[in-house]
Amino acid sequence: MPAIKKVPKSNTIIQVAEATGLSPATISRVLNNHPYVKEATKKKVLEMIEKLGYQRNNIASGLRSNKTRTIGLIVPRISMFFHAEVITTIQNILYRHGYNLTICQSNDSVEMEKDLLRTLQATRVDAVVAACTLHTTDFTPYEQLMNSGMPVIFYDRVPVERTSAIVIKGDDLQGGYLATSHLIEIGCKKIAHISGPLDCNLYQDRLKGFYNAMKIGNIPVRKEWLFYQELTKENARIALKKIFEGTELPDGLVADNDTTAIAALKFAKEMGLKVPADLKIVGYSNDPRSEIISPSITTIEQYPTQMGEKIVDVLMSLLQHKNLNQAEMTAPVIIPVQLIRRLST
Amino acid sequence: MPAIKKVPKSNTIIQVAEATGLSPATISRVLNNHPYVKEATKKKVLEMIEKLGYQRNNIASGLRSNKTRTIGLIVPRISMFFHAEVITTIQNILYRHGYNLTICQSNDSVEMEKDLLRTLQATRVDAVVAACTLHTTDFTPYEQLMNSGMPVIFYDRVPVERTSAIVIKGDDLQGGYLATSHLIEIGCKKIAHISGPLDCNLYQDRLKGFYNAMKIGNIPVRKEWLFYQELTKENARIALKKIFEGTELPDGLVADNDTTAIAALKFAKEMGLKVPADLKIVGYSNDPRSEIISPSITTIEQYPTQMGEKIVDVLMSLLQHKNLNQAEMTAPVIIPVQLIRRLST
DNA sequence: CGTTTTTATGTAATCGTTTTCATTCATTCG
DNA sequence: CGAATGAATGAAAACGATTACATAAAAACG
Repeated sequence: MPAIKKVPKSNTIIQVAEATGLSPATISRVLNNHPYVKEATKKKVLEMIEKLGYQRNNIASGLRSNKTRTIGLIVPRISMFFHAEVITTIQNILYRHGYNLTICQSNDSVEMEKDLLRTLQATRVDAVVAACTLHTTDFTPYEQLMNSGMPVIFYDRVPVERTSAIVIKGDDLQGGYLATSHLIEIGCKKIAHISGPLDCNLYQDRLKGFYNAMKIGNIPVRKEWLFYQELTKENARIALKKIFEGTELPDGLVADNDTTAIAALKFAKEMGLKVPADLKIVGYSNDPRSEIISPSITTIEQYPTQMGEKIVDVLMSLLQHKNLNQAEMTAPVIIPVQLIRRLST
Repeated sequence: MPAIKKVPKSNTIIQVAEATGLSPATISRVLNNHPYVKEATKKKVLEMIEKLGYQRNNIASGLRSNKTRTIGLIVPRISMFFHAEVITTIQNILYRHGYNLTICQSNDSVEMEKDLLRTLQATRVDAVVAACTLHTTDFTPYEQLMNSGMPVIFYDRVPVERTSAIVIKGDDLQGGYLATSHLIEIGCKKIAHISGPLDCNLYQDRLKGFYNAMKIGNIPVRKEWLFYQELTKENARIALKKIFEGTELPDGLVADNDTTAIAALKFAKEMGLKVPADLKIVGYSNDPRSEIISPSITTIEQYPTQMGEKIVDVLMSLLQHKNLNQAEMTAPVIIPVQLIRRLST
């Protein structure tokens, strides 16, 4: 025997209106805290809402008011520690402001990123926050979105040379500098550097910082110890192998993320080198793993929480007075970084 | 001088209709791949859409069709490795099916969880996927949602004794058993166990598995070596301290997550114990950190990817034939687990 | 007290789709 | 060939809120 289909006709503002003997408009006003509604009616309405278990339909509301109170977020992958932290912060603060977050992962695919932007536009989110893919060089999809009036905030991985975009990023220049000059200070003379692909602002800046430090320290940069690659464990091993094939070995390594630093540490151990005695290693991001491995790895802290807070800050002021032209906020916000010294150096 | 406000009137189906000399209905049909539309018109419409840069308004569409093609996900925190993996899998597969995902974090707060459920209902997501908080014992918020007709799938942390809910979970009973019996097999006689709070099905089951193994191995369970607590680093240290205050020390430890196992490993080292010689440790979840620490930690793999795939599987079949009563899918889906042996045992 | 202002509510248009129903045109068939 | 079927489109009514405008009631004011 088929179960009786309970069709719980989702109730609407109109049901509430009828039940209270008021008009839908008044109900809506109560829902939106409109000032012109008598305290008594407000109470009556709220009670009835409670009683009927009425739940506002955000879709209908969004259609009419053109506000979804939802922010779209694009991120390469949520499993990266740094991004996970940023997201968590953003979400928790947005929640307090009554906003929702739709989190999308691009998997570092430019194609998918483009697609996600389309979807977010179709979904009419109130704004988009994005950390680009490693390979995003063509920003026209973002520009189209912005031209259609959508506020867009870039963070961490941001467009290079796009002055009109709102940008919140870490101080990668300083980060690269700190990591390198730290190695120099503690006596390294032969420093290798595994960088990410130079399409991405992060690695451009960190590399610049590296060069700055090397110059100041008066240490020559050896091209054969310089790598530009996606910073995976596997790629790290390949680079390390190449380095170890040479006649001379470096005494310091700047790795542009902790995954690479960890892989390097392992590899060095396998080759019978002592870290830090024979080789000193600096990573980047302060991934939890970098603290746990032994020896623990010196790395650059990026303060993701602070970045998340700043993002919501800017976001909210953007949403409050939309009249304020997006292009006016032209100076990128830079979040400071810090070197965390551990046992690998 | 204020910049000229470009008001890019977001174009609609009606603009496309006018531009092509067709009716809005036909445009809509093209958009939805309705069979009754001539190939030629379809082409014409698609070209015009391209030309105008028209982008469907999902809000309006959702209001009329009562389908948002968005799934709501509630998760304690996305930074937990296991959940991050599950989410990533779900999102990538859903994307292929043309669905969006709204990810919400409860921060393990029952209050927030309740709130999020309300919001997801208001947002009219097509379904909800949830891993409960550690302390969710009252499921009425979920039940209300389900009664309103919303499909709900629980995973990992699921309601206990709620036969009518759709449940997808790991084999925690087996996991607890495997961890414990492994210690017994390799010679442990005195086994401690740091469990999570028993409100949560996960720890109930793992504990049961623990007891089963102890019984079969004919090893007495010592209450003073049994802890039920939120599985943080700090709590782990407190428990360990208590254990080490005793006259006798265990030779094996079953930790219900890797964070606890890692903390225990550190603590043991500090106390001058050798792992695994003096103390053997098993963790749970196969967190990346467990492989990296030395000695690497034996742990239980939960196959989050597989779980994610299964979740979408069930979800899709649920959304396809909604007539199929949710209550009919009564048997929980159990994802197998596996012991990963490493150097800590 | 009549007039103006402010507060409180109602009426009805509106947001941009989808979808039912009707209509037209072409095709098939007895 | 007329009727019946089916394919292709259009007209218009939804969906459930918000909000501009209108109106009524209450308060303020000279």
